[in-house]
Amino acid sequence: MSQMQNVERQLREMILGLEIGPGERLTERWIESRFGASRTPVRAALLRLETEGLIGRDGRGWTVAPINLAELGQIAVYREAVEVAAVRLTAALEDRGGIEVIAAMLDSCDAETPREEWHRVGMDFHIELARLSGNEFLLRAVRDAMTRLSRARWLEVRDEKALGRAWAEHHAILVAVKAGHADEAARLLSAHIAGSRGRLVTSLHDDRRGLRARGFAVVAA
Amino acid sequence: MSQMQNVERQLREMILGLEIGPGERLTERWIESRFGASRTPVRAALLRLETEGLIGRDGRGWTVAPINLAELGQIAVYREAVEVAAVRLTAALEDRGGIEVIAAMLDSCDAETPREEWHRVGMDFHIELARLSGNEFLLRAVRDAMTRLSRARWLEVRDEKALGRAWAEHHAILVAVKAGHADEAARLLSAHIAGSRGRLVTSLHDDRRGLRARGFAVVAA
DNA sequence: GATACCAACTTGGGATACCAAGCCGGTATT
DNA sequence: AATACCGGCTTGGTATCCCAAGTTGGTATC
Repeated sequence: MSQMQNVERQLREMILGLEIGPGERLTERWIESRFGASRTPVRAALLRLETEGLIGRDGRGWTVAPINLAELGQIAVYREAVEVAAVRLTAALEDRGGIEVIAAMLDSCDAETPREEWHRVGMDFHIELARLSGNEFLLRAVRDAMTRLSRARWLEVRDEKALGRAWAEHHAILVAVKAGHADEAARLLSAHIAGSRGRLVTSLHDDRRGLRARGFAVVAA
Repeated sequence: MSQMQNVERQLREMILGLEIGPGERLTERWIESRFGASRTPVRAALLRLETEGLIGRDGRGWTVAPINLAELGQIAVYREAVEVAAVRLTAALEDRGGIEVIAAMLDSCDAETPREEWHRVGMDFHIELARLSGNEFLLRAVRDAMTRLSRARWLEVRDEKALGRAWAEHHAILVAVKAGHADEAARLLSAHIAGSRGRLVTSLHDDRRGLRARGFAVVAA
């Protein structure tokens, strides 16, 4: 694999994995030495990550995007629009065979599953559901939204009850889609996203002091 | 302004203005000499334009994105999802003062207005309407969709009657939004987008022979 | 002690040199 | 004449160098 994609992938994982904290400064020279690449692939990676919203410019210089509570709310509205559209499309398709695969993915998580896996599957559920619609743009939009939400979801204080509720909602959505009940699927999905947004923003808002203590920049709503 | 943004802007305008045809090959060296910049800003511009979908990689090398009829249909579905969501948000806002500005923008076009201006205003209508929602992500999505549609709309064979109909629909949507009638605005906007998609795809499909004769790559649906 | 000023360093933007891979044309062989 | 092979050229990928601007730390002056 080329250095370019390598740097981009590794840097993205460090940011999404909070190994580099929200709000932290990045210098091209540091990345260069950290990954053993030269500045050209480093700059290519930075440009890409900028369009993903994971990093931004801080005057002269680069900064890891802070956790922005107002932005999280806006993303939820955006998600709802595109995910509901995707699920309505899917419910109207003849071939909805991919649903079983998604259900199996959900069921692969149990009490022994590590937190990371729950986190990843919780995002992939929405991405794969959007993929079934066959619309590349809706898929891209959902993937982009989930990427931007990823760090916040990682920081969210989630209890097992909330996680179980989320999984039940996921399953209910799949059942409705499989049955071709577009309106019900849309309603369930909207409620799921709205609930998710509420819990997410509330959790981070309540804990923003703790987050700042960890050196994470948090922009209030 | 920095060379980087300069090259990006000029190259984007050349592509959107069809000065460089869909499907045409691009070499970094040609861009370099054409704009008097070195390869560093050229590559930055190419990376950005790639994420906008205006150019793509062709194995080793860059290519201006072809006109893709299947993609146009998918974009229409995507547009409808985000634009309807935006207009529903706007209709529910207290402050809908920006509507008059948009209406004035529409009214600035008359029989003497050059085609370019109609083209630009026809896109800006949708972008500015989305901006009123206050949601950055919906705005970005609409802007992105309109950018990807721009060349196709430019190639579309539009008669004055169709243009007049589109303007009337634009005005009707504004009236509904201003009155706070979210459902009606959503219905009108959906119909407008669906009709627009139909005319666009039909027009390009019928004329694809002529487009290919002009050296434009056209991917059939 | 406070402050104004200056030098050295850091940093991103840009330019250029080099490399490996692939494409293309020509040539030699059958 | 057809084809297989080979060498040069083009191209994107990478590394490195230079530059202007901004920051910082120290020092001299009041």
